Amino acid sequence: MTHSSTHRSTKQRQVILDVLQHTKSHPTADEVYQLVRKKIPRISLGTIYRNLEKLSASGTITKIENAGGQNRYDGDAAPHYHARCCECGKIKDVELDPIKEINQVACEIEQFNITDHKLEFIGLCHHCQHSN
Amino acid sequence: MTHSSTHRSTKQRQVILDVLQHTKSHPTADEVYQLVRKKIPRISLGTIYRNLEKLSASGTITKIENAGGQNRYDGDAAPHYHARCCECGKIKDVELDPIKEINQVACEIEQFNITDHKLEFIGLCHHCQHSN
DNA sequence: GTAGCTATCAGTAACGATTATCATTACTGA
DNA sequence: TCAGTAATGATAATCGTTACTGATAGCTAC
Repeated sequence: MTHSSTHRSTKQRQVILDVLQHTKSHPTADEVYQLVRKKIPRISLGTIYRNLEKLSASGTITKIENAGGQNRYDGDAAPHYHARCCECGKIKDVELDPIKEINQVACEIEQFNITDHKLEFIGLCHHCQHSN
Repeated sequence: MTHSSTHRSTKQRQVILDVLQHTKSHPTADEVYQLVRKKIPRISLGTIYRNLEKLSASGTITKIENAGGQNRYDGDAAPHYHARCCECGKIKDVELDPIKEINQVACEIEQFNITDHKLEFIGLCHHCQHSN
C-alpha cells in the first residue's frame, strides 16, 4: 500500500553493487551471480535479478539492453557509449562524449518525442581479432 | 555438398519476404507469423524464425535486436536509424543519414576494430504520448 | 532492547521467446 | 523422371528472466 519508495540496505544489495562497481567488464546477470557467490555462497539468482532491476531503476547502475541475447550491467551510471564485440559479445566503454544535440535533430521527426538515444559500436575486440 | 550458395525458393520464404517488404511497421516474429498465416494458414512458427534468420544473415532484411523483449524485423536492408517507443516498443524509421565518420572516430579507441554502429533513439510515439 | 511491520531473502516453478529435433515434403539440377 | 538434400510442420527443449512461496531480517517506534 504505502508507496514503498524505501530501499533497505541489505548485505546482498551492497555486495552486488560493490561487485559491479569494481569490475571493468560489463557482466551479465549470471556473471554477477558467479561473482557475488564468492562472497555470499547461498545467494539466489532471483535476488541478483531483483536487485539489478532495482539498482538500474533507481539510476545507480546502467542496464545495457540490446546486447544480443543477455542483458548486461554497468556499474557506471553516467551516460556513455559502448562497443560490442560481434564475436564474443563482450562490451567495452567508448571514450566519446555523448552527442546531446542529436536528440534535437531527431526530434524533428514526425510524431516522436525523443528523450534519449543509445549508440553502440560493433566490431571485433582485441582478443577475437587475434584468435582467428 | 556443392556449396549451393543459393537458397531454395520456397513459397513460404517468398511470402515472408513479401510481407516484410510491404509493411511500414517493424513486426516481431510473431506478428510476421500472424500476417503470413493469412496467406499460408498451416505455416509453422519455426519456419518463420528459420527464414527470418536466413534472410537477415544474407542481408536481405534487417534484424532489430532487443534483449529482454522481442526482436523485430525490417524489410529495408539499407542502413538507417530507428526510434523506439519506450512505452509500447514500436519502432519507427528515422530520416537521418547514417554518420559514417563516427566509426573512424571510435576506431581510435584502444584495441577494438569498429566496423559498424547502431544508433537508436528512445522516446514516446505519437500514440503513447496521447494515451496518458 | 524489543515488538511489529514489511521489504527482502532463498528456493523453485512458471513464463515467453527462440532454437533444435525429426520425420516428411518439395525444390532443383542432371 | 529421379535422386539428393534443403526446407517444412509439428513439437520438444533450451535459455534468460520473472513470479510465487514461506522464511528471514532491516527499520522504526516505543
